[in-house]
Amino acid sequence: MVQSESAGVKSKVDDPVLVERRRKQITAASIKVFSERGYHPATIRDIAECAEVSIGTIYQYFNDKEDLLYLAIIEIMDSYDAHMLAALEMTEDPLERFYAAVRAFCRVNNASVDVTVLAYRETKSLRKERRDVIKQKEITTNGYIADCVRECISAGLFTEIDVELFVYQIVIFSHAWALKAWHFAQRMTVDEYINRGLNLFFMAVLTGRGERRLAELRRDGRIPEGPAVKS
Amino acid sequence: MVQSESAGVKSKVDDPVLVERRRKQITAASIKVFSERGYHPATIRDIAECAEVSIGTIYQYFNDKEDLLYLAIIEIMDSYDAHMLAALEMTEDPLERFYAAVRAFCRVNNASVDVTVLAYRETKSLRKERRDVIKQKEITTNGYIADCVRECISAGLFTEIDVELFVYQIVIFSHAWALKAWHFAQRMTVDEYINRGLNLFFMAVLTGRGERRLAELRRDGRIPEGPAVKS
Amino acid sequence: MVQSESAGVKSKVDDPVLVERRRKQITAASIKVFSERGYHPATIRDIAECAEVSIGTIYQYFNDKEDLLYLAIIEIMDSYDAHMLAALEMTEDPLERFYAAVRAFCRVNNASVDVTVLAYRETKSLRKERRDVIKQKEITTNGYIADCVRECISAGLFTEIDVELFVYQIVIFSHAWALKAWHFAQRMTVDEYINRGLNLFFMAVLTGRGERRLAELRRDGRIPEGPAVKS
Amino acid sequence: MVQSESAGVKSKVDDPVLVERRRKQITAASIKVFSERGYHPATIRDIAECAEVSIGTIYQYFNDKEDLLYLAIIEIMDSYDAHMLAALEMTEDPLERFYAAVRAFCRVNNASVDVTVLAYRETKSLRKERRDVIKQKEITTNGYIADCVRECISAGLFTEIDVELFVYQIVIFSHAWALKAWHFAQRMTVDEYINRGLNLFFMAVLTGRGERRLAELRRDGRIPEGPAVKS
DNA sequence: CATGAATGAGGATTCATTCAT
DNA sequence: CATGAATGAATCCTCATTCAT
Repeated sequence: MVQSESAGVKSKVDDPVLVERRRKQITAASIKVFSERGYHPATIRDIAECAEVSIGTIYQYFNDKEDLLYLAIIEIMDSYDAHMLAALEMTEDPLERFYAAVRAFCRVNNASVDVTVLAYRETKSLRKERRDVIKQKEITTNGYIADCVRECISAGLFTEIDVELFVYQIVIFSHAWALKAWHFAQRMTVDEYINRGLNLFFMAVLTGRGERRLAELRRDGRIPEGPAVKS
Repeated sequence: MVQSESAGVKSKVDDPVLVERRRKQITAASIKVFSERGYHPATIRDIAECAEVSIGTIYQYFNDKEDLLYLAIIEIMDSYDAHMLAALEMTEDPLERFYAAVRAFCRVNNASVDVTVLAYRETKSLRKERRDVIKQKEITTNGYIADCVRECISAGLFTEIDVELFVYQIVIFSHAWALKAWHFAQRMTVDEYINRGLNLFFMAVLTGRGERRLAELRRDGRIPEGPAVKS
Repeated sequence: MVQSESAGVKSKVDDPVLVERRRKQITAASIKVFSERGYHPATIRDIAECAEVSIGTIYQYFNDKEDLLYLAIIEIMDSYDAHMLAALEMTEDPLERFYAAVRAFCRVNNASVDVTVLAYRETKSLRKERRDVIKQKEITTNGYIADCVRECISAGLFTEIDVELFVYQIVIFSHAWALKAWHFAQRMTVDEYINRGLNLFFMAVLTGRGERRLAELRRDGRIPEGPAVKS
Repeated sequence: MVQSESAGVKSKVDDPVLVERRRKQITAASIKVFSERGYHPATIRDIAECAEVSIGTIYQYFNDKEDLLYLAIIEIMDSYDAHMLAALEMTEDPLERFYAAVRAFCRVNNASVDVTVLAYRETKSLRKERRDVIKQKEITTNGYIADCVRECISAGLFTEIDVELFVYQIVIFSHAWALKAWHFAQRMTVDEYINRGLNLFFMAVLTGRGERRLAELRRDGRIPEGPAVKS
């Protein structure tokens, strides 16, 4: 009866191509509906309509509502991961890579605030085992930033800071854009947010060499100017 | 028929003393149950049992389930506010007040991680009008930190930084302890977290005078030593 | 414990004067509230508020919600009965008494349409035994009209008609004003309704002598003119 | 999501044949249960059991309990309407048609006294908009009788009476059989009731020609003999 | 494979009634 | 006697899930 599975979610349908296609379609709908209404208030019927499939079809590819949430969050995390990886491939320069990673993360959060908030709010609705999978993904993504930071330290651009905590501060700074969108969005754009925010972090961590490198990158337009300080 | 109300939640019971007492009792149970199980999965029966009252009694003091969540979150926010105010009264020194505010905030988040997360996750489950009340409370509380920061700048201890964003970074740093408790709690204590985290912020914003003042306060044991830098 | 009763409704209170007063007060409220909202949708709380007593007090004088309805309907029937009796006392003339009885009945129905409808709708909500008491009251009241009709026949004013059915037709004609108030009220006044309606009945039952007597009474203004016939 | 509707009641099910069948089945059960227990005391579970479907199924075809009542009353009114139309098709003779209409109406009321009373009692439980639809149906049905009466007048069988009021008296006379069934049913049959009752109306409205026509119809057995007059 | 009708357990909410003060 | 807070059974309605077609 149970014939296929991915990420631990079993499907009643054999054909892997079909499974792939249907799951993508339904997961996209799940993300949309859960983001708009929240996990518990959203109904399977909502998702079926949004995905333009029948309720029965959903149960051919997912076992229960939690599966929908699980694959939705997985999808979100993977997409964020992919965005960061893509951004990091653009350059070899450590400082620029650090900047690119942070910007990619903020921007993807910005592109779909509701979706980011969904992952934040509803991960707790998953059973522990799956919550741990999600956490692991988060750690992996955070690792990209940690790598950048360590590269910057190795290159003598950052002081010998507390990497672990610094990375989390960066991560949370990025999430905050989405979590507090109601506050920020009407005061500035994401890019402004990034520049103003990173400015503070740079002040904290840049070495003299780091400062000079930043100045160069800014002069070349590879990193935007920091904002005029406001009090 | 409706005879009493507070924060816009009407009660069917007259006696304000009783209303106060019952509401406190039931709100405490709401906070507990909602924190543990989440707003939607929690049932009124759960809360009634936790509060050791009947279901009917809950509906004497609250109109519906959303009222329970609303007063629960109000209570949480007010308690956080009170903690910060209390901490700020302990000293006049700007830098020490800044430190005290941040520490109070982190500690209260730490004391009840689930509760903090509840406020984060479920504010969205309130109707817009009430969500706005909560946001206003958040802004008020953040204002205390902003005041501290501005005092520090006036006193020449902090550079002329971007107050608005800096405050949010501090706030989010504090919340992060709760939001990412699964990560941090097994690696360090709150106080360690505070010291290690603030160290970064201090590096970013302290003037020369600020650094000297911090050194004094550390020497006097009024602010703990910063952590040895780890990479 | 149970110390007093009337119409089979027991009271927990001794003092008969007080019982009388409270019952009158609460029954008046019951009639009002039940008329407006219907028996089932109305709540004891509604009635307590309307009567300006506490819920507890109601239960001192009534055993349950059905008691309230029962005494309310009794009160309504008795009031209707009294109105008819009063009207009948005004004259000795058989035809005039017949007219007076019908008019009194229609007018009292008109004065409180909702209340009449209440008795109609909700008598079925009483248990059989009590329903029978109400029916008995109805029969008594109808008896007044039957007496008038028989007087008119004896006096040679009405033909030897089917009294039983004729009386019911008159009764129903009277009730109809209330039951179909939504239709009639915007087309005519009660008095018009009475005149137009009785005209038909008179045509059916008056003897030659009856017609002459009616003409006299109309001339003397003791019975209004019949309406001009409309098609 | 909402895919089908009739009379303003939406269904969650698509297939119109199925909707038709299920609605008929559930409405029949509603009529039965509401008639026996009354609208408010009846529970959805009662109706589900009576209709031999699950509670959930009821909510696939109806939105709430009021929908059940609404369609039940519509069904009743339509059935009465159909019965009258069928009776009217049997003959062309105006007087016979008048008689047939009244008899059909009384008989259908007799066939289901509880149901007639249900429509009377519970129409008020519908929201105004729907109450108006029911009233409109009532007016339509009454129109059939009005037409008969006008035909009789045109044919010189009835005097130039007050049609509007006369029709209502006929209608109410018909309803009265059901409303006062507790009184009449043990004293006579419906057909007796009709004959005795109409006799009075005939006395009121027949012209000389009308009387002769009635005599003919009675002689031919097309209208039963009037009852011997009792006092 | 796809569908969507059927199911019924579960949850929020109401309100008649009681009883301690 | 009067009060009204407390109670919890009872009810409406929802929605995840199943399964026959």
